[in-house]
Amino acid sequence: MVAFNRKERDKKLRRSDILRAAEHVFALRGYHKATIRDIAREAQYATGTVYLHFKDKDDLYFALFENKIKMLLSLLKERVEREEDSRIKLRVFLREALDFFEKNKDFFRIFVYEGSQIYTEDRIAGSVPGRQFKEYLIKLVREGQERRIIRSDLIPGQTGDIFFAILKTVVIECFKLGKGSLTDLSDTILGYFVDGVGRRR
Amino acid sequence: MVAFNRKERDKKLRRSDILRAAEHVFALRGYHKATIRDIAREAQYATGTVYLHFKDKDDLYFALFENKIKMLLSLLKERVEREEDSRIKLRVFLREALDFFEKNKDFFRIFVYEGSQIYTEDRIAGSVPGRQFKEYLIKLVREGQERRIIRSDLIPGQTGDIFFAILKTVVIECFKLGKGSLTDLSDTILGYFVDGVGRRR
DNA sequence: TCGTTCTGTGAACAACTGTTCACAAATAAA
DNA sequence: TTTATTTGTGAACAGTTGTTCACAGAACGA
Repeated sequence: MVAFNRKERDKKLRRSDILRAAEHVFALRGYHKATIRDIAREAQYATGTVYLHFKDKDDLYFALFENKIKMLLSLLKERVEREEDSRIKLRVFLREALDFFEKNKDFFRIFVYEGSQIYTEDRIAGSVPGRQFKEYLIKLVREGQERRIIRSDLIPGQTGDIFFAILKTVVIECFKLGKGSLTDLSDTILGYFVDGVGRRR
Repeated sequence: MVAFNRKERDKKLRRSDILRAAEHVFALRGYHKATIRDIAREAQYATGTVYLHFKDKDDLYFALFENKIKMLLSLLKERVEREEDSRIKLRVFLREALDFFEKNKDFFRIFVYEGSQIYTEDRIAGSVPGRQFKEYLIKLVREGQERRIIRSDLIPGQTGDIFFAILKTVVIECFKLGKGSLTDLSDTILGYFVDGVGRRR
């Protein structure tokens, strides 16, 4: 195949072409079964071209991760910080995150199914956006505690993890059932997180 | 190396030798990076021997999974069914599960870090023990609802998933921090699950 | 003890895939 | 138009690893 005119697509665009293709292929096959060949073909480039834009397979993978987490985080911060009430902050966080995952199903698959793989784990959690994400969760929990929304005997890190775990669990289930919109799940999640499953006393 | 006398170890024992070794190596390196050679060496057999007991790498991997889940499930059922009170059933479930994970750290690593991998997921969830495990969770939730411990507006499948997600999250965190005993975490988990993070009203 | 059967061995095979690189095409400069 | 530079190409390379199989040793029955 011959490289046709792509002058209108500058370097950044080509890079994001490949990232988009990678997102799709990684989501479909998983990290190990996804081949550079697959990704290149999906992006309509030759195999070698990928290596003009990314150092190696790992570099591509983690670039994808960091990119998306950075996007999600900045989006969340922007929307959530508009609110004052802690309870509403949590709800807005959920709404925006759900919306983001709905628009980025492929990434969500990668994030959930692969994001906790042994060798991946530390690199993701240890990356700058990964840490920032976790820090932000902790900050929200702390705020909730100060404003008397969240019990003050809870460890913020743990509580943040559980918040996100519930979010992930509900989204996974929803995707499995093939249900459409995630948007209206925020109250369900808040219910589990804030009120628990017990009956009111 | 020459095969020395192993007449005292019958076929089942040899099979479980390999399973034990596999558990360790899979936990250490993850499914893809674990090689049959590694596993055979760990079990003190030659490479080919593994294939006398398991069809292929996948077969070995899923045999390991099913084995352990079956063990955990029968253990849980035995202990939990002794109790009458739904609240106590949940606590006993947690205690036993935590104890099991503490004694089977390697398996827990595989279960959590690799168990949700794309190609693994369906096969685990779809396996007989996998389905039975999920069914049992659902049964517990339903019972909790009948006994007025758990809100009746919640979907049992979803609620069961969240119960287990919270359990996993707390155990992961505990392992990361390198803390010792998991046993006393059951109340923490019950707190998150039953009462939620909100303040009492 | 001898022969038959079962089991373990590990070198060899085959397939796969990340990565490179000599070459070609496209673009920009002259 | 001609030359230089940048970018894309995909066949070839190299390393890895799941799997097989011809052989050898152990176990067992007679």
